[in-house]
Amino acid sequence: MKITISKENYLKTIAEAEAEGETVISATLARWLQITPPAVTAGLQRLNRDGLIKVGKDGRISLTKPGSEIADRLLLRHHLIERMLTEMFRMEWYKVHDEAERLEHAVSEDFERRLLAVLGTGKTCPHGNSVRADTQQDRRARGWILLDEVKAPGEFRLVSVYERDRQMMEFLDHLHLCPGVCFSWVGRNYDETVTLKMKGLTVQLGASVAKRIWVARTKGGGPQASQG
Amino acid sequence: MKITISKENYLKTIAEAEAEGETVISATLARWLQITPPAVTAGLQRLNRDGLIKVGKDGRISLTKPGSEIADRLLLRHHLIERMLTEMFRMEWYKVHDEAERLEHAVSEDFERRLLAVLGTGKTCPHGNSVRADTQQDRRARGWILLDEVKAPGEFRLVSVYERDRQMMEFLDHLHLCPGVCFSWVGRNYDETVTLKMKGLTVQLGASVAKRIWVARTKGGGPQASQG
DNA sequence: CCTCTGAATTAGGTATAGTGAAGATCATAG
DNA sequence: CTATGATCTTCACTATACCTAATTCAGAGG
Repeated sequence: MKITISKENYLKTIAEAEAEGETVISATLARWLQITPPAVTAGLQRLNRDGLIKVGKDGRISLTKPGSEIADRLLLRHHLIERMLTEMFRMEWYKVHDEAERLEHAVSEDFERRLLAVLGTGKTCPHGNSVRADTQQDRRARGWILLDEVKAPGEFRLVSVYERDRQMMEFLDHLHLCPGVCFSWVGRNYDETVTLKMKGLTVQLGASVAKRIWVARTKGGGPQASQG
Repeated sequence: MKITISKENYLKTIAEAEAEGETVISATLARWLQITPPAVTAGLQRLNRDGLIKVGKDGRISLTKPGSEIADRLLLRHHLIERMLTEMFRMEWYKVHDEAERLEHAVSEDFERRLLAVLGTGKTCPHGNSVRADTQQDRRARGWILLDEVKAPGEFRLVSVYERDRQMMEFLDHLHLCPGVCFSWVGRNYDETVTLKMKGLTVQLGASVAKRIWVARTKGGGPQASQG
């Protein structure tokens, strides 16, 4: 059994899609990995042969214990490299994901331990995620909501951004909307945009982007203000 | 034209073998890359097709300008990653080569610039080489000689070690013979070993290893004491 | 001159990892 | 009950990158 970068990417993507609450079927992976369905069929066959995944008769894909160990290791390395790049090399927050995406496959156990020792486990990655890739549930449990779900005006902090869309991140960065920034939610408009105000700057943000940004209320309303 | 890790390794190895003064022919690459001659033939065909190498009618292989640019970039990245691992993560000197060997293929131009900015160009890598991979000539020009070439007793400093043999490096480390260490050369023995003395410790070192270690005289004799 | 050696290639085979085209399956909307 | 769309697979193909076995070729030594 030989692990390859391609296989590692399948395994990591299965874990990620699962954490995002997606139904993990062949078509999901084709979309996430940007490859054609026949390629996924063949890839899953190899992973299945190697005992890294299970495919239910409903087509649902899940990781076996060995498969999940590889995926977890990759997610950890991804997180650590992102933090190394921002904290030690001052790389812009919206660039580190792509860089980590390649480097994570080349990190040894030894280097991983040293990264962990130097960086610690306390901080989040530059997109707002903790060491273990956060699931939707993890985020809700912290009282975070999607920007698109906000119903009542108030003060918010941008706590996490969907990190797999470079263009979106660059778009947000141009608007000075980077993780950690505080703003006030003004209202929801007819065209499904939301209006945000931040130190003299007012922005209208489309729904497609607002659905991929997690915020935490800092003032005004309770954490329940989002429900309904 | 698509560059791959395999192709990058061919190009880097051509540059390295050249710097070590080897005759770069197909067989050399097979030996250095640890693959079979037919694999090299096929690989060189792909590199030739992509305009990255030239093959003389005598079989000598040389890099074109684009090929040499890729090789130089890899050598620089290799150097920088080795230094990052030792200087920023305190990884043992004999481990960093293998780690860099994988990571170098995943480093972007952007990350490379940041590595350069943080680490600077002054220092050598943990095996004693400067930013541009040193050729045999570069080392001789600095007055360095191979440990095997020493003829007269005196004090020396271990300045550079052949870094592509992990086992040899671990062997040397066990004898406390790491780059930078100082010792006195006592003599050459009948079995072609050399006897070294270093703070209460006396070592006999075989010729195969002594041929791969560069030293600089610190006391006793001139730089010419090596000639003969 | 012939043979042996080292170098290189050719031939044939494998595994990975993708593509496009076409067909099978299946739930559900009309 | 059929038609549509999504899903998945099969088929045929391509490219990379390795392998073994056998062959070719050139130069050196007997």
